[in-house]
Amino acid sequence: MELKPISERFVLHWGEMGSRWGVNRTVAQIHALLYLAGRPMEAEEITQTLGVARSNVSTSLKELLSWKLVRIVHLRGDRRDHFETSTDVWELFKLIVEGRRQREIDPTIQVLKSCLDSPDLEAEDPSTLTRIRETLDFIEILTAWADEMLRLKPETLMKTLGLGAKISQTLRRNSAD
Amino acid sequence: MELKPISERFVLHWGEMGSRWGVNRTVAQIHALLYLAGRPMEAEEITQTLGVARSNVSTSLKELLSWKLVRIVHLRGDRRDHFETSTDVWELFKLIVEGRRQREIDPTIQVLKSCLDSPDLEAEDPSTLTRIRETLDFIEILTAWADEMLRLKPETLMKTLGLGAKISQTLRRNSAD
DNA sequence: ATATTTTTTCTTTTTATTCTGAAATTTCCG
DNA sequence: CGGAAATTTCAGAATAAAAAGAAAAAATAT
Repeated sequence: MELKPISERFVLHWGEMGSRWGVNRTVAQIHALLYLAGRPMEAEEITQTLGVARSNVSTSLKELLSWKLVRIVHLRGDRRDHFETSTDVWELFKLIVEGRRQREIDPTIQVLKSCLDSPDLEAEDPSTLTRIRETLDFIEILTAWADEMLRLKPETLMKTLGLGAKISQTLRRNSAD
Repeated sequence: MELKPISERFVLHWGEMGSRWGVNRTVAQIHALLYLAGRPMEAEEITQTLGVARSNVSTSLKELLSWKLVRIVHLRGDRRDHFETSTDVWELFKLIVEGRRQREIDPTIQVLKSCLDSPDLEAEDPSTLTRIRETLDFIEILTAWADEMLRLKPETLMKTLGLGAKISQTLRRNSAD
């Protein structure tokens, strides 16, 4: 597939943004490509379209699969794996937040808890310990917020936050809970 | 200053987390150190404590200053710059979100707008353009949410989100708006 | 079963980032 | 003004991350 100018701009920019947020550029590009394509693509086609190594695509797809951002589908009469992602931005957002939470936030919470549950507690300045506790509290509260928000359907959330007027067709469309 | 075991664990972990979110490790470590210290420190002391090059500290502090996460203070009878950060987690969070918004979200919005305002529009698949538009809508709505949330004082936000019961001393303390 | 296609793994190369150390610059004190 | 202290800049070294390419493995067809 030959990328048209606007699609290319989108995909390349997404790759850049990925880098800035700690996501491998190729991983981000592949996801952007599948998102824009809106249809399953096989690895070789992705390889050609992005102009990267086949092995790189394989590795990156594995990562996207592990984050549940991409799934494998099969097309009739084609033995190759095809890959697709959701075109629902709200669903994608939820998956991304959930993934980062599991991979980064939860481990951080564990570290902070182990800090506050350490035998070396007396050695530390009490105000330091207070700040570590405040940090832990804050992160736990924040993840609780996030849980609440992600559970809501978008339009409920909009209303809750008093943004009713700004609700767009985009988010209004996909809602079932 | 010699880092005590728990502080060291915190600072090193914060550095790791920074890396995963696209923040230079030294930058994150310095911020963590100033946060735990809860007092102004001069660059040389930071250098010694973290065991990195003086120049690295200088560069990293400049970055933290540009993000408004750290400010310079002067101590009586000491001509050197001293650096301190807020110990208010909510305030820090707001500064971090605001910074990333300016540096990454706003430029992305510009790119998406320019995509949708391009002379090459006809060449693209209409469904692709729809998805780009949906992405733009989503990001704009999300930043509007974030603006709303960050404007609230923490306790109001808790109540709004129905998390009243979980509100902690941590966030209850610093509220004036 | 064997050959072919497809996918994955693994090592090497390349690229990008981070960090250092030396030199240059700035600040500010007597 | 000097001149010492403090800070910044910058070129190069070290490190880490990303990507490529070759080889192995797996899957599927004949």
